[in-house]
Amino acid sequence: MSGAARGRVLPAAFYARPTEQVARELIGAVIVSEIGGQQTAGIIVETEAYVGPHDPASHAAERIGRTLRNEAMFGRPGTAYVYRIYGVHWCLNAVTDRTGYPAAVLIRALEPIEGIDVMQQRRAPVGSHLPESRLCSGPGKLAEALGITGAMDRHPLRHRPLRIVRDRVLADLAVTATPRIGVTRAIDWPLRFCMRGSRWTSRR
DNA sequence: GGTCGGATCATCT
DNA sequence: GATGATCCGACCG
Repeated sequence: MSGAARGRVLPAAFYARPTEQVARELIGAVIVSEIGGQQTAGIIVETEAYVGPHDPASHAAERIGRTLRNEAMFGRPGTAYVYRIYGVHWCLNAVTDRTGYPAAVLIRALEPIEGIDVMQQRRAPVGSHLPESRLCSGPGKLAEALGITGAMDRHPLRHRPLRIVRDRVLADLAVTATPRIGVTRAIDWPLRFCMRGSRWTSRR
């Protein structure tokens, strides 16, 4: 691993806590992907918490229950939940809380720090002529840039080829909380977390 | 700067 | 048959 993508791998115990807290503390952590033998990495600058069955915006909301799609949300904390949205894009979540209780953190945006040329190729045709600040500024975009597909569903985020590391904890003041993007229920719950002042988020 | 429609498909009614 | 935890290009101002 090169200099930028340094840090300790976050242990399962990090994820086995209240989802809102995990979402907040993932800001500033680094995702490292070696999918396809190519290393790409980025700093997490935007997340959203989907906190449990009582969260009507969650894929595992009470009215929906346990289904084939959301099965991974019931899995072990620290594993991936990857789903397809609008039949077009993949989105990456980190499963949180306790096994059997459906909750997860959607990774919404990254500041690219490594393998930017690879990201641009994967995001072609638009990727090559895109400002760097828009390369991973959305959940579908970052999944494509890192090479993430449904093959990563249920993958433990502590091992190759996809892991999350962190070398420092951001101060609470460095993180903002706002309503989540794109949801049609619980639209005012402040469960979207961003690195304060970041120019790499999906919205500024 | 903003808004709008199309892509595309698994899941659920 | 309708609905999305989205993205992009077209169009308007």
